[in-house]
Amino acid sequence: MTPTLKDVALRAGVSTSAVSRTFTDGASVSDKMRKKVEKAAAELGYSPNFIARSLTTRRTKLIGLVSDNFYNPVFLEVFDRFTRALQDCGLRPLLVNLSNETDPENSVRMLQQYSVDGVMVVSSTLPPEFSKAFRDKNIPVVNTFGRHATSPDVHVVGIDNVAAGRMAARELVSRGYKSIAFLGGPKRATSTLDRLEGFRAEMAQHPDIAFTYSFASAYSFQAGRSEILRLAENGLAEAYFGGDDVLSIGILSGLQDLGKGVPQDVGLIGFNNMEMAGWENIALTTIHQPIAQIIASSVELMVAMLENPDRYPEARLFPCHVVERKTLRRIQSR
Amino acid sequence: MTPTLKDVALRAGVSTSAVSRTFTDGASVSDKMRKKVEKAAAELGYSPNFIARSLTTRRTKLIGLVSDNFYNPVFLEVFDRFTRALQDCGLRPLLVNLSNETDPENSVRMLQQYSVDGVMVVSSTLPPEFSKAFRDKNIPVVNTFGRHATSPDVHVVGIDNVAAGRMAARELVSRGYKSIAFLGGPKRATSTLDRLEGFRAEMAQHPDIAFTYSFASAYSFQAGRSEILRLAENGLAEAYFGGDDVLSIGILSGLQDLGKGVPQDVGLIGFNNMEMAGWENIALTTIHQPIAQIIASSVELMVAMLENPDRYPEARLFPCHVVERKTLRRIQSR
DNA sequence: TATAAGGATGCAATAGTTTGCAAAATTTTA
DNA sequence: TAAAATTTTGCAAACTATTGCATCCTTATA
Repeated sequence: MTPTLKDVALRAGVSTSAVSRTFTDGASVSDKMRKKVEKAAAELGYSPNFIARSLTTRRTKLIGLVSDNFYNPVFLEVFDRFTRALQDCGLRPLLVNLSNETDPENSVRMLQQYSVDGVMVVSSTLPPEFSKAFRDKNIPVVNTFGRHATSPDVHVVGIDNVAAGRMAARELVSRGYKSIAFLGGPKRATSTLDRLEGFRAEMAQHPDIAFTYSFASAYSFQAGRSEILRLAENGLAEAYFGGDDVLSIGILSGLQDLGKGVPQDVGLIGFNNMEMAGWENIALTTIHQPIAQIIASSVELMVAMLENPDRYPEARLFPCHVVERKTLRRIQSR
Repeated sequence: MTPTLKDVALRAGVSTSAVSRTFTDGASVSDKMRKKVEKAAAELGYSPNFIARSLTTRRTKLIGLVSDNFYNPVFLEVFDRFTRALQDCGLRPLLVNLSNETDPENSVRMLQQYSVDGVMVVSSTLPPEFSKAFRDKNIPVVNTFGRHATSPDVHVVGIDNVAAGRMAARELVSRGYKSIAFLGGPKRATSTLDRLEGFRAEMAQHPDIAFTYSFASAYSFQAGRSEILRLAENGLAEAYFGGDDVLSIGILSGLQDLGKGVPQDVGLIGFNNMEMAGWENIALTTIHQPIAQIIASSVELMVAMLENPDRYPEARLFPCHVVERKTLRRIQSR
């Protein structure tokens, strides 16, 4: 059906090696030969089969892109950027949806069966062991948005969630709020835990300010909304740090229902700076996570690892910054 | 490194054929042999290499998942459902981001090089020729959310956009609005065009009602917002049909800025029923597109086509329905 | 012009699997 | 128990490419 190397060789009247060589760059072929082969190839509409090629080169240029989160709006940007960046390097993303499965074994086996060149684990909730399972099978892996450990087993690129938590607390404190709360994402998520740690550490510096915390059941609108409604029963804090932007928009909606004005009555700062946060009818003050850089860096790191698989594991952490909109105000000191 | 068929055969003291056969179901192997082989395989941690297998079986179980839209929130659900459905059938999605490139040639070549078993073109904006390019190369293709033609060249599954446009118009008319406008997505999108056609056809039945239309530059918040602000300069209609939900939320935001209450001053109906439309602080009345069924059906169709590639092209269209929330009211007839 | 050096080419082995065919082993039938 | 029928097994040839090695052809050097 589709023409093969042999067909081209036959038509051009040359050996298959010659054809192969004109399609692998860096190989030694004369101009005359190249012309002849290219002509025949064009006539037949031939292009080399990557799958067959991979058998001998041991490179499929397939990269497993595995994630357990398909419902958070940031992932639109994440998938868009990842696919483009990989494509630009001649790599192809094989998408894996973990859905509920958190046992790495199946994913590892499956990706091994497809001989992927590497795997990008894209998740801020999966435990580090997940990524490690790939490394243990000698599959290059980078954990994007992963947890930064002091001595990492695998490459991690993302942000310092502890620092981010501290940044949020500092922002609220500097505004003059006297009662501040952390309303995080799910308790199991490593990102939640780390941000709480930083947040708490900063609050410890300010014993005069009331500090409480709680967790929503997911990084979702409804989870944020119902959690704030629940909290309201025992009185609200002056300002909240929401686990992420969707969660925070849920909080916003709950506060609205409670007749609380934002920022007049309650302050709110989100996380991620996803597109919706900038919508004029939301205008959420939030902390920006530099997704573009994180992904560019992840892919760059992957490419480097394909060159040298034994590269020493490193953590690449990018700084966040707060982007001010309209959900926080400055409290006058009495 | 990773064990191969040969390694297992050696360790089990049998031929490679025997090993191959115990890993392909339906093949003839005695129990004794199977036991022996499975033992050896388990000890070595062997599992068959799909890539090598595909060379002889001519089946990679790879499915190209190609889209030109990574920034619309519906696509979160779309990607989630697609990947899961494909995985459940033992198929693997190879993600292709068209970004700006609309020439099918490159995509066709690339997917051919990876010997994909089929491709799903997921887009409501790409012209039918795009999908056709795959069919012309004998690659099974289904165009999800594609344009329904009376005599389709390729399988299409989605909705009848003309009918959906009519449905929107009918809803607004039945509410008693006397001046109605269509504020669609980009003019090039086939979905926009078809919905306009239906909308206009319905409005033609009601010459007493004022009807206007215009297009936003994209299916996005800002596009909707700026378009409604522009339109306001020459006076607004009583009710709008927004190209999709994000676009409509942009319209909502614009109207808010203009000091117009929704639904008191202006009515609005969106399209898609994406998650955000249901958020309490948005509460957008909209038309639901049955994404779950569309995707399940697309994958089912793909699987059927892998069995029988010469299947006659069909269009599978699912009915939409309006879901009422809070952006439309009933006008009292004087 | 003869020789050395280097580039271009083809042969054949290889990558990891499946599969048609024939031989061997087992089971069924008489 | 022997012959026939059936199942199981292994050999070897695919599938589509790459690549080390040896050979052949050019071009450069003296």
